[in-house]
This record gives sequence, structure tokens and C-alpha cells, in this order.
Amino acid sequence: MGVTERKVREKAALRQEILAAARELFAKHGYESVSMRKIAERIEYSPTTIYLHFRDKGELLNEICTETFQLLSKKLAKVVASEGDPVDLLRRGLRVYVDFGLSHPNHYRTTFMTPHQHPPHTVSLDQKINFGTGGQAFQYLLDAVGRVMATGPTRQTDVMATSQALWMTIHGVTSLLITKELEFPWSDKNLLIDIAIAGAVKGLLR
Amino acid sequence: MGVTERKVREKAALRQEILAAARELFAKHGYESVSMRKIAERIEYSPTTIYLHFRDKGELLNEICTETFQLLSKKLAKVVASEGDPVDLLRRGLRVYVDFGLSHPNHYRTTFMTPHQHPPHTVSLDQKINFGTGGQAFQYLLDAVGRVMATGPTRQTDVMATSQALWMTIHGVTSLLITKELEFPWSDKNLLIDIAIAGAVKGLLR
DNA sequence: GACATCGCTTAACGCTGTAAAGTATGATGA
DNA sequence: TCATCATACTTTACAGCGTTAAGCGATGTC
Repeated sequence: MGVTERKVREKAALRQEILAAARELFAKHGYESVSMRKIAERIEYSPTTIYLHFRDKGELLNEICTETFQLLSKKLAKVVASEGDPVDLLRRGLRVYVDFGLSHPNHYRTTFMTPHQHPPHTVSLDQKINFGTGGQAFQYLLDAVGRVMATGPTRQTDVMATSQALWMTIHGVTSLLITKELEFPWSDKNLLIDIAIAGAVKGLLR
Repeated sequence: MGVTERKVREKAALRQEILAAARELFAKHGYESVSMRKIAERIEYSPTTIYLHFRDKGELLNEICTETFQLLSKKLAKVVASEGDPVDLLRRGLRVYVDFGLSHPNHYRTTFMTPHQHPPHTVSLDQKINFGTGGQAFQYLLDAVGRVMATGPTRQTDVMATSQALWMTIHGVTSLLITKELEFPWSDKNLLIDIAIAGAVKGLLR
């Protein structure tokens, strides 16, 4: 009886179709500018059909953000796997993070710049242990900082706090460039990113 | 004929009443959760009356943000006027900025964390010369960094770029603590702020 | 052939920001 | 003093939003 299997497949296919439409629209126009009705129109279904596959608009977003940040994790994994001294590796990882955010501004904004009051509908262990959506990426940061501290003397010895502070720093770079890209007369972006990263890493060392 | 003057006064009074209501509601519930109807209800006027005093919801917000950041400027002015070596002054100024953001999260969010596509309805000279709403505050940063560079050798000599990078850093601290206050298992906040600021300033010096 | 289930749609609710039209009040010019 | 006009405000309305409830046709089961 392959019928039920076919149906399962078709249902999954529509789910993917919805995700694809939402992904594209969110990325292009930003989360708030995209309505459920517009997503529905794009896939040529009625708006309510989406609710048969996703609890609400937020869940749709969450799914996409998770996807996107698995992509970030992959990029960071590459850096971690590559050669170089720990400090240099850390710097390169931070740079990858910033570049990633700048090339996925809408995803970045929705994941890290808007308060998800009840994010994946379970606030849960998973959230707190894995540090939410960007959790895997943060793990890489923890590792990188740990390795730097193991190599030579640093000003701080608290790996967790230092990693968090570093995250804050690069988040600032990323988010401010995203929101104020056009409104503020920035110096050369690459220079700014370099100064911020170099400064933060330098500040970490003794 | 004091009549027209009385009318002008009354009109200005209502304008202030609207601003007061909006200020309070925005600060308490956040910009997006506050509707024009709710503001109107609070002041016991019809919603459309607000439009006789402000072009739209965004202008209302803008007015309030400007106010708020004049308050920040005052606080920074105090720091600048106080005694201490330039590096310490810079650190203290940055700290004031972060604390200010954390104690006005909704204002901070709307000014620096949401894209104002057409902010005060004139994109204008003023915007570009004064760096927008937080412009005066940024001037203090420029001055502080300039003074540090004048005192001793620094890694960078570009005052503008360095100041911008510093701004990004403390913006990261502020904004991430605002959006992810509850969602992420932060280390001690004060420690984090200190690490980030100390690191950034240290990284600035040679 | 009756019944249930599934996948989807239509219609609706209560909310939003905002524009157009209407109304009352009070000053002004003849 | 009376008509006119401006001002300040309200009522009504529109188009859009996220979301829910009810309905409907096709398919699978007994």
C-alpha cells in the first residue's frame, strides 16, 4: 500500500514548498514585510493551508533561521578544521561570522536582533543547553577561545564570559552595519570590521 | 488679542500630552505593541487627532527618541567634564552608554536596532552631518578617542574609523543584552560589560 | 452504499495604520 | 447682528494583517 507513503511525501513536499517561498520572501523583503497571504499567493494555495503545516508565522521563521544557522555552523567548521595558530583561527572565525551576518541580513536580524518571546514554542532544556539557534556556532567560539587561552596567557581566564563578550563585540559590528548601513556615514566597512575584530582579540591577550 | 496665543498654547499642550502618553507606552510595552488607538484612548481623544499633531506613528517615535538621546548626551557631557586620564574617561563614557541603553531598552531598540527607512521624513544634511539621532553622543566618542590618541601611541591613527569600531563594540554589548536578556544564559552582566569595554579599549592601545 | 478522513478553501473576527468626510465651536467681516 | 469661514476634533471607512471556524469535495474503509 504505497498510497499513504505517497501522501506523506506529498505533504512533505508542500511543506518544503512553503518553506522555500517563505525563505525567499523573508530574505528579500524582511520578516515583517512578508504576510502569510503573500507567501500563500506565491505558492498558489490559500493562506490557511500554511497553518496546516506550521503553527504560526513565528514557527515558519524559526524553521528558516535554524536552517540558515546550520549553514553558518558549516562555514565555521571549515575554519576550525583549517590550519593556523589559535589566535589567527579565532580572528578568522569572527570574520566569517560577520560576513555571514552581512550576507544574510534578514535572517540575522530576525534571529539575533528581534526578541523571540516564545521561540520554538518550547523554551526547554534544548534552548538553554545549546544556547538557542546559533548554539552550535557559539560552541565553536567557546572552543576557539579555550584554545587561545590554553596556548598563552590572557587577561581573562573565564572562557565562557570572554566568549560571550567576544560574541557581543562581533554582534555589534554585524548588527549595526545591517541596520544603519545607509543611514550612517561609515568609514570603509572592511576597515571597521578589521579594527573591531583585531581590537577585540588584542584586548583578550595579556 | 490673546486669543490666538491661547490657542497656540493649547495646541502645544495637547501635543505634549500625546508625547507623554506615547513616551510612557512605548517605554513600557515597546513600539510595535502600542497602537495609535491605545495612545488615543490614554489621552481620551480620537485616534485621528494624533495625526493633526504628528505625520504618522514613526514621527511620534522619532520625537521621543530624540528627546531620550538628548538625555544620553547630558550624561556623557558630565563624564567628559569630569577629571581623569583620557583612557579612563573613554572607558567611563562607554560604560555610561551601555547602562543608558539597558535602562531605556525600548528607546534604544527603536533608535539603533530597527531600520528607520525614512527617519525624520527629511533624510537631509542634518542627518549626514550630525550622524542622526545619537549624533551628539557620537561626537563625544570622537573627542574622547581623539584625546586618547593625542596622549599616547595607539594601534590605529584613524580617529573616525576607530570611534566607529568602538561604537559597534558597545552597541553589540547593549543590544545583545537587550534582545537576548532572558533567552541566553549570560554570565554576570557587569563582568561581561567590563570585559568587552576593557578589551576594546585595551585593543585600541598599542 | 454509508461513513469517516484528509487536504484544502471560504468566510469571518478583531486588530492595525491612516485617509476622507462630517460636525461643532468660536472668531471675523459686513 | 448675522452670514461666513477657519479651526479642532470626531465619525466613518479602507485595505491590510495573523489567525480561527466552518464547510466542501475527493478519497479510503467497512
